[in-house]
Amino acid sequence: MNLKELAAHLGLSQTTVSRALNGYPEVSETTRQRVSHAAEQHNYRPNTRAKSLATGRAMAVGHVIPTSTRHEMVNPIFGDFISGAGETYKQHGYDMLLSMVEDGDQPRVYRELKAKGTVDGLIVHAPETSDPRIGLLSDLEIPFVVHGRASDEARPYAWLDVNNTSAFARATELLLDLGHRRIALLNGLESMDFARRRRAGFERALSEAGLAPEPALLRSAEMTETYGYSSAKEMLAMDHPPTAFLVSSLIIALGVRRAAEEQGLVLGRDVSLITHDDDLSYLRNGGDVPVFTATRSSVRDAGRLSAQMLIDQIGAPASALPTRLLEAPLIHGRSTGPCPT
Amino acid sequence: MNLKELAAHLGLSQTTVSRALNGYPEVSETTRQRVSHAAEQHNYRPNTRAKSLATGRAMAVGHVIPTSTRHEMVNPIFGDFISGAGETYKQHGYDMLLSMVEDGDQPRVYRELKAKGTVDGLIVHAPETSDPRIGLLSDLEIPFVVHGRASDEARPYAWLDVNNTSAFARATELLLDLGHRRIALLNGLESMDFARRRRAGFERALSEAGLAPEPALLRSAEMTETYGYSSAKEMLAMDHPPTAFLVSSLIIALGVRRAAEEQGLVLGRDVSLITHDDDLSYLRNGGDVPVFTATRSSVRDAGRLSAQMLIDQIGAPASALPTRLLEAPLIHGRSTGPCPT
DNA sequence: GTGTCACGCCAAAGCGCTTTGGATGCGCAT
DNA sequence: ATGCGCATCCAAAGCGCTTTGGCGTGACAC
Repeated sequence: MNLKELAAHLGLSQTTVSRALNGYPEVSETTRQRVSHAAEQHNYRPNTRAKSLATGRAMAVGHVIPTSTRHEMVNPIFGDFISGAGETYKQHGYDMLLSMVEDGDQPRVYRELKAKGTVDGLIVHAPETSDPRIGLLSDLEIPFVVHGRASDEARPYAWLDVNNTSAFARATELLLDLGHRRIALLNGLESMDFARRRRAGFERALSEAGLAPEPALLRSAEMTETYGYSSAKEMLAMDHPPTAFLVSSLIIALGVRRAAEEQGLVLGRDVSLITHDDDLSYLRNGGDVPVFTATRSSVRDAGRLSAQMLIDQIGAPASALPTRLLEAPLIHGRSTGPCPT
Repeated sequence: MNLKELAAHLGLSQTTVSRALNGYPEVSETTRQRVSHAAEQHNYRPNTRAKSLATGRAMAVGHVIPTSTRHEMVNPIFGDFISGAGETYKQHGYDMLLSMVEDGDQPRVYRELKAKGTVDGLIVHAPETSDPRIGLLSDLEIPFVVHGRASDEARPYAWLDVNNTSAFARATELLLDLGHRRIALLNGLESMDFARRRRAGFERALSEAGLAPEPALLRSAEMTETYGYSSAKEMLAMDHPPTAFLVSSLIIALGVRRAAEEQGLVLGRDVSLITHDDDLSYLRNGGDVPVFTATRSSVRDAGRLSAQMLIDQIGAPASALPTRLLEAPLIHGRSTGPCPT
């Protein structure tokens, strides 16, 4: 059933039917009723492609997922972010388009999305400290929101980020307050902007306490369980092992816990651990009582909010570029305790 | 730059330009060269919406992600599956559309996708044993491929699945061969078809060995680390604790390992563990030497293949409904060993 | 009665592409 | 010269929708 048929069926013009369904005032209330009732009955939905061709709006937003060949890992965060964003899109009638793109292809793909007109806007995932995508998208004049930031980008752009610096500073301060002095940082890849910022927060808190970070206790890698395990194992075997760990993801934390328990160390007593917790639906940090002390920020919420920002921007392209900094509160769990003497 | 402009620029008709770019024979080789060169230079891409309006093909496939409110977990498998599917789509020029849909809304959403014509086909995720979506989609006559199966569905449909039954039977047999008699099964939610089949495989192997499953050693729940931990902890505290665990996901396995190590038990010596391993990119089962003995099947490959099946089917709708059963080989890791006496 | 206006509706153009059904011109055989 | 066929190209219709501009009608004021 398409508009033409529906109109014919009702003995009305396409114009009137279209207007009736889209809430224009030039149509009497009685006909509107009649039309929407018939539409309902025949399960009529305007064809999306025809509609967007006519209106010039795709009613779709794109998510470009980088799948670099060097670290061909799908960001575990991704599912939850998407799920949050999807909720928002649904409310506003937007579709969500996904493209898996290899790093080198990024410019080409963005240009294509623009030229083909498949999307009205984009979400940029996993920005690096210096990320060429942002400049490119600005040039292309297509609305976009970055999940995270790119510190080296000079031009303004829309972003939503967690305050990684302050979160990790606060976490570090807690450990310092508990008397810890040898604190290890197991960070994500430091080409990623968020990792850079977390390290900055960590170092700031240390230096404010008059301490310097110790290179042997700093690591940066893809955030896997094995990474957490082997790093912690090695560090705990050092002459002066760290008494506390600050790590960038719950998955790393699982590895650290394993290494600790393997040595018979009890978390929160013999060794302390704070992790960042993205509040992933399939990797909960315990139930009511969190297992790990953590800086927590729901990535699902981030998805919801980013999507909203993007939709707002698509609606009012001229308006100022929105930015949003979410705080990640420190959640006290059972993995932290005073430094053993 | 659109077709009209490009044609004007070249002093040709839209027809000729369109034909030149789409490889039709009615155009001389010289003009074809000229056209494609100009298209390249002006970075021309046909507008997707206009194209699909004209051709009637959306060049997009939809993935409908169920987000039931009862278990509002985003399937951790999802990212990798999508990433595999995305590769295939890219090769064939298809876009990938995602919809997060609450369970109750499923029928409505499918009807809408059909009526709005946004997609040419669908992938159905996470089928339950009795899943109404399949019948609905068959009725709607829209091509689709199910990732998994729905045992109760009588009508034929296209699917790709892992041979869960045989995988779990073989895993059980290995444990039996190693002398284990008290084997616990920590399964996923048994409304899910895959979980049902795994249990069937487990029970088949037991009964072939003349054993009956012991209810106290069977559990079924959302597959989280905590679930694995607490279940294992409780079971290991029993009078006659299990000597081996068979679990449905690596995440559960992590929990079991924690419970075991907490009790000072060494995996592969004091207690054995086999897990199903979806080979997720962010949750690797060790490196070259797998940590856990596992039935392994790459969910990313499953995505790749499902997508291919769907595209084939969209291309030849009349052809027989394809089905594909992937075997999940048993990978020997360090988590299994002879039953301690 | 006539003019004015708001109201409710419609015909037709247009979005950017594909595709049908010719048109045109040229070489070649007749 | 004439006719035919082939190779190239084009005009125009159509995909399903929105939107512009306009058209008839009845109410109301004068």
